[in-house]
Amino acid sequence: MIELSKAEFEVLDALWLNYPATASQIIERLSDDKQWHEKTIKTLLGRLVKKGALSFEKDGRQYIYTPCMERAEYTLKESQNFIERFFSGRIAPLVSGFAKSEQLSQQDINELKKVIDDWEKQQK
Amino acid sequence: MIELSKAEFEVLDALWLNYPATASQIIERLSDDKQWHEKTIKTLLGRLVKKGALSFEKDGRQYIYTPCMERAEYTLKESQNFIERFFSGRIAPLVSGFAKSEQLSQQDINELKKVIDDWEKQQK
DNA sequence: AAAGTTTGATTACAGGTGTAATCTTAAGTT
DNA sequence: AACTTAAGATTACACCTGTAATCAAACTTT
Repeated sequence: MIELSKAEFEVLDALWLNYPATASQIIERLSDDKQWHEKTIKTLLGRLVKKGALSFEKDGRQYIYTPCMERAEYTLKESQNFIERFFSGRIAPLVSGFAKSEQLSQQDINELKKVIDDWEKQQK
Repeated sequence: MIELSKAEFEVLDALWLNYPATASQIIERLSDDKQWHEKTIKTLLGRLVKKGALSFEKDGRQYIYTPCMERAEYTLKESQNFIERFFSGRIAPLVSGFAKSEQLSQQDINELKKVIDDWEKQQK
């Protein structure tokens, strides 16, 4: 699995919002939440390319970046990894931990029920 | 939140198995899964103490270590953090991702149902 | 054409991390 | 008491990360 740092992920996440995109578009998107210097973001883009998380095409002197994977694919792998490390690969203990500490809202419960429902339909 | 590295967490996790414990006991426990040098584990114990994740008492020339927090407490915080970063704080999308990629077993589903059930009872 | 601007490339640098080796010193052994 | 261990403390060192500044080249503007 490609290992991304926190900051690298946030840059990639800004690209996932809408791609392909240029560095300046990504910088623009990040400017709302982050106070990162433009240079910092460029560095992170370079590292993402080096790690194989992004590819780019040249357009004049600009690069037009595209993620090499989908967000869902990446977050799924990260989730598996996380759950493996902290909960021996089982997902229920994670949810259970949230429940016990009153971190679950009725909306969360409804959404979870729907996920279960859909899963069961899928199994026919 | 105390930030622990992967390796640090694994050492702490070995301590959580049964504590208080000495360095050599922890090293013994880790020897099954890891091929870490004894010195490496000692280094990690030192870093854990420095970060405030462990405390110790002296017993002759040995230290007897105790975690400064419970495993459930730590994993809950890590989970919140994880879910915040990747799923904007909502838990269902994580579970949904697993479901869509067929990572959920009937057992997982049953466990999740039980968590939901317990939660609902709790709300009376 | 010269000068300025903008883009990516290269360099910087401190603190964290994995992975130990070496040093000190107190405790155990003879 | 002298000698040997073994435990923790200190030091090492390369790679990763956050966070840019500087450099070089291409494009724009005058």
